[in-house]
Amino acid sequence: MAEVMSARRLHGQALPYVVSHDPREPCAHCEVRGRSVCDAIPDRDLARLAAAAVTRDFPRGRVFIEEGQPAVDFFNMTAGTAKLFKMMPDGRQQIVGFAGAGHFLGLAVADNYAFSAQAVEPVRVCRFSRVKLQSVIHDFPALEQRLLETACNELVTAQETMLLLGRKSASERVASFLISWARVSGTCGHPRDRVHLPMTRADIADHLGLTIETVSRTLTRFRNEKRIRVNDASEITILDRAGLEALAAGE
Amino acid sequence: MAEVMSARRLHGQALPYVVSHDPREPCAHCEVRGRSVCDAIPDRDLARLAAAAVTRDFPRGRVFIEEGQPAVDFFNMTAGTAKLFKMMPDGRQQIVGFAGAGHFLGLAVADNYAFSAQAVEPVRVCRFSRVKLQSVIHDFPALEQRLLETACNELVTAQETMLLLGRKSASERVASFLISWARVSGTCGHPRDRVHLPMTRADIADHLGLTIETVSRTLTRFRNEKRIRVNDASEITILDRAGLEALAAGE
DNA sequence: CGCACACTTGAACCCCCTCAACCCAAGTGG
DNA sequence: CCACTTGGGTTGAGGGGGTTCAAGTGTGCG
Repeated sequence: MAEVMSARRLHGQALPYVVSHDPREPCAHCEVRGRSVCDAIPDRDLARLAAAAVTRDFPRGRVFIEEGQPAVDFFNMTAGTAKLFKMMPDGRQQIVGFAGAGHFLGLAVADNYAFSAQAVEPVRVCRFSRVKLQSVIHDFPALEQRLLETACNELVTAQETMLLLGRKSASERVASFLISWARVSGTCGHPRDRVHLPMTRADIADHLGLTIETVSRTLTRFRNEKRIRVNDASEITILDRAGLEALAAGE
Repeated sequence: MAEVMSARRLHGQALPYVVSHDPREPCAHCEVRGRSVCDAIPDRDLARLAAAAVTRDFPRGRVFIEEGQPAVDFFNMTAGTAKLFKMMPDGRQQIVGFAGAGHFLGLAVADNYAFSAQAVEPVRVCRFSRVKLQSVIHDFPALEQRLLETACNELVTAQETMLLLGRKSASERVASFLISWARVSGTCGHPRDRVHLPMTRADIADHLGLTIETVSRTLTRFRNEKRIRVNDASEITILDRAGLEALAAGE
């Protein structure tokens, strides 16, 4: 049933992946279902899930969740990368995380979003209305369990980020980021040595509690120390994984 | 059924609160049930919950959860205050949060604890074996829902802490901490102006990503600016709440 | 009393930030 | 085609907020 879809163009960039053309069974052929909370729903009930979902594409730069706004929708990322961030009145920004395909957004169960989300490369999401999804959750306790699991994993990540922001030096932060991003962006969680960085230096800085200049200088130092190779601004190769991991751990 | 228990002494400090003397119904008379996840269990099924729980007391300084150890137990705090922290090989420490009565510990669903917990004042907990509690969860979806809610709230707190650690100045951090601690430690969530600080300056520093000296200097400056009164080392009074709140928000 | 421990205060230092210049690639428009 | 702009990145020089190191001040407790 699934067919190869011609790459849909968004701001000159492609979203090259396979999707179903059958509007009756979008979830059944979803590429990221296996990595997302949706795999808690049994095959025969997928229509129920699909009925609550709408696909949406966002170009690079689009803010699709705004901190403080009423949380009327949940999102499941199916392609691309988004930054999740909080902002202070004077413009200071903290990126609390990057979200890739399979990531569930909107876990904050409160009435308003706790953070904003902006596409750093073209993003595709499944959008669920909150009330509809809650009725699905009600009927499938396994989904709730999966959400709890997800929330706990995010908590662990958040705690590691707090350690990074509170106690690590600039080079330890950048090393931690490279290792961790190589892991999460690698296929199926397997870390790769060639690492694509879709976000800008400013985004990395806003995630690590540093400035653009410090991130740039640190990457340059890593390059001089032969720990990494900088292929171009948005791709690096990890040459000394063990060294970076030790630095990241603070040993 | 409940009687006033003579204050039990732990390392010279009291745990002054009412508990049940009826060993058959500990949960039914639990003081903190209303503020904890346990209120998701209906009255008639409390015996089921009680059967999975054991009460434990820990003196000041006792580490009762160790990061990295197998997560065999969950804990529900019923009295006292604990610090939750991660440590680096060289001893650098980040306190990811403080837990008070009603706080559920062990949410990280992974096989090992993601952080350590240490009593900063005498602590009483309900300890649940993981397998027993999971069977209770299985039978009461409402409990799972409550845990998800809790996890989401902690996630929101964690994101605010990341903003603090990544982007706020020392005085903004201390102001944020005072305001936030006044809120969570106040009865029923109502902030009080007289704030008891059971943790040491070192703990505050390790929570805010600062040093003892900076915390001390900042409190002294707040005192000179008439924003707070320092009653003694472990109690301050907030004199200029609006000013501190504005500073905490970064305005 | 005297020791231990937590906290405070002072002075010097340093890591990272700030400010500024510059590079480079990709538009864009005449 | 070149001139110009724009956005992201790099590099350098100087300054500052917080740390480090050190000394001193309570304060509880044996």
